[in-house]
Amino acid sequence: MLRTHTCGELKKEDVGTYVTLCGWVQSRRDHGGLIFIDLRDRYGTTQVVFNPEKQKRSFDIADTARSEYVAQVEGTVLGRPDEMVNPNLTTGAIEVEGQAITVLNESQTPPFEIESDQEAERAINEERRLTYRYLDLRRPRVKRNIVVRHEMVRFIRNFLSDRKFLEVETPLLTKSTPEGARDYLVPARQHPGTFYSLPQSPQQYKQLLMVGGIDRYFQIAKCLRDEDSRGDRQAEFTQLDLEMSFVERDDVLDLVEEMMITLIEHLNERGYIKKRILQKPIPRLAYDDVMLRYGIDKPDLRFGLEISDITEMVNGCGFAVFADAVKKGGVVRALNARGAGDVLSRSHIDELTELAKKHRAKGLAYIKVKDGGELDSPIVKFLGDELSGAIVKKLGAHAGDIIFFGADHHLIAEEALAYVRLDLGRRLNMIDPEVIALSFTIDFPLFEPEMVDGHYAPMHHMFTMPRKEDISLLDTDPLKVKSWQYDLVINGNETAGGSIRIHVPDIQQKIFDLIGFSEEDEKNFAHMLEAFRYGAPPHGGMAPGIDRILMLLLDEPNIREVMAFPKTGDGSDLVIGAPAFVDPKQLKELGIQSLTPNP
RNA sequence: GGGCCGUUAGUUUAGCCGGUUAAAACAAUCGCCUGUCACGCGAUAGAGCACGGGUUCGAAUCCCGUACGGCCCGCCA
Repeated sequence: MLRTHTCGELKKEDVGTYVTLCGWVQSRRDHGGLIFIDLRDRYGTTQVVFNPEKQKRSFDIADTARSEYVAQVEGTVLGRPDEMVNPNLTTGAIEVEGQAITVLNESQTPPFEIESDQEAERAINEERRLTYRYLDLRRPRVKRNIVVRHEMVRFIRNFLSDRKFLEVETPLLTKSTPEGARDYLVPARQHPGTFYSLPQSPQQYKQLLMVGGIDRYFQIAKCLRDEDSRGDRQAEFTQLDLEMSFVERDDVLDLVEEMMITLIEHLNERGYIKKRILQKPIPRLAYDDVMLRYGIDKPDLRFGLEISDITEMVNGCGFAVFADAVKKGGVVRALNARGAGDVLSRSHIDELTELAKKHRAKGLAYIKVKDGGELDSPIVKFLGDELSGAIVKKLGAHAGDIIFFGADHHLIAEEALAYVRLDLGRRLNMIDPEVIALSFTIDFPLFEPEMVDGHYAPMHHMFTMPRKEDISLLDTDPLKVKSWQYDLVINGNETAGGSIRIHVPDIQQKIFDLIGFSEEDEKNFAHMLEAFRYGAPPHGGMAPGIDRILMLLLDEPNIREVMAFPKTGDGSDLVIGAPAFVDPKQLKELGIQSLTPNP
């Protein structure tokens, strides 16, 4: 071992001990006759002092050290006088007298400062950070995130192992399947013309594990989807994939609930995060209910601003926009932005209107309640005083409030008001950054409300089990069929999805038919139907997104911050320069015609 | 595939309704300093403004295109 201690562990009790430390030179403060070096490693920073009167040779070497040099230092731990204690350092009560120093490696001047107090205010250009990610990893922010990530994964492994789960690895080289995201393809050298695909999730394998009797399975699984990235989405990401046999929905939810709550408490106790769980137990909210109250299946419950339905009230009213929407079978919904009157200017309201229009709404009607209860609104004269008053009363609006309306097909009204609500929550400062709001959305419909190419589209995926009592509806009114799908929602983000799966071949076959599978498509899944014919147990599971949950727990603005080596928006790895052209020889072996960079 | 925003010393930024030597802080280099820990003091060097084209007497500043990065729509069962 090149060291006896780390740079983060020496305390007052270690005074007098002769230690050897290794680390990077964080800073060198040269006082002419005295040099201080802050030596940094993963665990912390320790001050080393070099005195020429005691060790001239060490002092001279320390004099040549520069930022990010790798050094090994030997010396005695000295206590610091009270007035010299640095309270900002865990090792601030001591320092090491540098009796010997070896430069293990020199360093060029780094392209950005690794650690400094200015870092808090300075956001280093992200392109540069990603190019030098190995240096970025030395910085406190990314380092912390990597540590917490490990702590989370370790907690999960222990939690599930303690509950009889087996961690099983499933193949990365697998088969492309229709539907879903675009696959990453890998040419199969031994079978020219054919391709493996990288898994979008271990879905099929984990179901086959259930058939195989591995009744509790989990995996920290890399998932790959060849789609454009977003702030909370990378092409390559990690899910906690888990599946259980002989369970019903609430068994899966109970498990995930206990895991999430104890995980958050664990990370809180260790001081890694500071979050207050809003509601325990985690509320399980029906899809229809959240769509009505929040307009979206992943509600942000950190604030209220719930949406009300006033369709019946405005049926046949004098305001044509509302009346027509109802007449066409649409809905009219409203939400009361408490206190918004004092905060939102006319131009803010215009911005909200633009937001609603972006989500397909035709406009955004509103009623502002002024002091004394007077109503300020372009639509009151059409609604009439009586109806306006009734609406204000129903919404519980008082002076200083603004009521916003959505009137359209329910899908449009819901979506538009959902985004207006989210924007208001932020604008009106209704979000406590320390609060974390978890909820399960349950009772999803089996199919999307709008058909795709004349076929039903699964809301979740094609292996989701319909409700038993709705199975007859598969033949008569499939859009009414509810399923055993469920999502975990955190602060308005979908962070896990799962379902009880189909284990009955006949039902699976029926679903294939409804989603418009061709014979060819079905052949691709024949192995699943075949497997189900050999005594598939009832089973279900869930797949929480590790990256996305971490991002929310750590208040990071994007998913890249919680990944060691993330890719840019267009899927490039700036550190190693992937993707890249390959040697034509490699292509030839794969039976692929040579592709030239720029013909 | 589309929309919006950005790109100025090593870094973070200023300058951007055109005007002659592109400014600052931090980092770096050198010198001085025995108690600093955002050390201090002094000095030095460092960019021609992402790239290409255009407008103009004159472009970091205006226009067009390209590249790269970010956010978003599409896409993401």
